[in-house]
Amino acid sequence: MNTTTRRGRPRKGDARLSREAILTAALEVVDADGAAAVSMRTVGQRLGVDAKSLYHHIDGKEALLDAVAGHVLAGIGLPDLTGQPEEDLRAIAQSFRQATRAHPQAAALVLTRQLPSIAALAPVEAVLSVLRKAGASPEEAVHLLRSLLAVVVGSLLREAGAGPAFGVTDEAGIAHRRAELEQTGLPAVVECAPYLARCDHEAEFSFAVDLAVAATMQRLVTPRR
Amino acid sequence: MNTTTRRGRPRKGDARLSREAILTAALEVVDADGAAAVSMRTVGQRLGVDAKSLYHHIDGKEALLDAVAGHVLAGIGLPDLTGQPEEDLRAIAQSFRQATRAHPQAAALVLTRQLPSIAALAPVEAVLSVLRKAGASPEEAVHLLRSLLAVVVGSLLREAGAGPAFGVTDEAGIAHRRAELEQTGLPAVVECAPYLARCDHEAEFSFAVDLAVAATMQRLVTPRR
DNA sequence: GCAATTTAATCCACAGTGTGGGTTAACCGC
DNA sequence: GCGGTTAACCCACACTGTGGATTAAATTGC
Repeated sequence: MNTTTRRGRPRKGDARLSREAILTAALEVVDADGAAAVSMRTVGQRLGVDAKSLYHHIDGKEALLDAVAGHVLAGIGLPDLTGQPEEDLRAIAQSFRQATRAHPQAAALVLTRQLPSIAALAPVEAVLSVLRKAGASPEEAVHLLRSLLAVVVGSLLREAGAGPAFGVTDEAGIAHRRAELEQTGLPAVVECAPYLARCDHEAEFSFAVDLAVAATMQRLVTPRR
Repeated sequence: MNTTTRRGRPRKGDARLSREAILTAALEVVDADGAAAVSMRTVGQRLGVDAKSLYHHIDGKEALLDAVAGHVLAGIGLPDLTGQPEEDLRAIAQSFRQATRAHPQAAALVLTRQLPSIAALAPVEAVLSVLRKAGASPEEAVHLLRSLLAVVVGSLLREAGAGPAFGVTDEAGIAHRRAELEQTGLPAVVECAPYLARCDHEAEFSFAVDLAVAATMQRLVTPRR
């Protein structure tokens, strides 16, 4: 037992702490117990280390969460581009979804923070490059990028359970929700209740992305007036 | 001074507390100092009341924040519908934006919470009704509703400073951000840097909504295969 | 008009949070 | 070998949400 409770600088090989190790530990906490369970103490505990020690590597809790979000986003695996703009845009969007699905509890974190700007510009580059090759001006490419990003973020936020949703996924809850909707008396809501009550996130994501990509291509063919 | 520190039930006219009063006070805190500044104590303080007293009217902090979000969303002023689907959908989206802009600090709250479901179904009814009248099936209307909602939420989240953004609004920061972008070496990013560095939220919101609405109408004219 | 009940506030207490400051011991350059 | 830097430690503080017991006014029932 060399390190039950030691003070002072650890021996050379002992490096228990590093920015990387902290990020990994924090992500483990998030995956296991949700983002709310992250505290300097819980993360420190997982590393067998005092909470304050983390401050030597990270600026504070906010910075830690930002870094975790960046870490997750960095794990995005961009697809090989085919040269078919529609297909490529869809594929990039899907890979974005995969990155958040790999850590469902961290999804809200990624979608909800202003990322340390420059981190994770790779997907941005990919989208812009596809749009430019498809004939968009630089200005238009940026507008379209932001529109696509809004669709992706909005959809994934709902999937992460952190955004306005009007449906559920588990069979048990659907009937209940549907009954609720039907007794609102709002005509269109009642009419659509069977579909409003249920929400298949994968299908909805694909639908929204397809719609956005189709609109994008349309706009590139018939330039803005 | 009858009530510097009084115990027991207050006199009749004294009703300092009520669900409504608490929500208003909480919203004032949010507007003044941001959502992070909301605590049972700060809200209580603003009402000249002990923190615990709030628990007689509200279930806890989470419920309080949910209620505040619902309160803001309830303040949405839906437009008079014209019968022109495109125009009406755009108008509803804009009124959604106005509701969040009335309380910028609360925007993230509204966009980020699962609202107590049934509250604020009025906008949903409005959108579904427009889509149905424009010829969508109930199922398709729901898909389109969710797509539009994703665009709106994603865009407003960025505007609220709580989502991935790659641009800033203040003239001072733009040049700096642009320089950062230009030295990434990513070709498309460099090419688009002037537009990527700047972000006019109103223009971006309108662009994204227009795009989504156009795609929606397109889909309704040429039904899905 | 008086007693019993309900209600809405108070205070005390607790475990848990982020973080500032001071202490201690191992490493590194001289 | 020796001073300085570094990276860990512990103590401490001002907060947070919330459970439980207390207290006094309002309301209700006879």
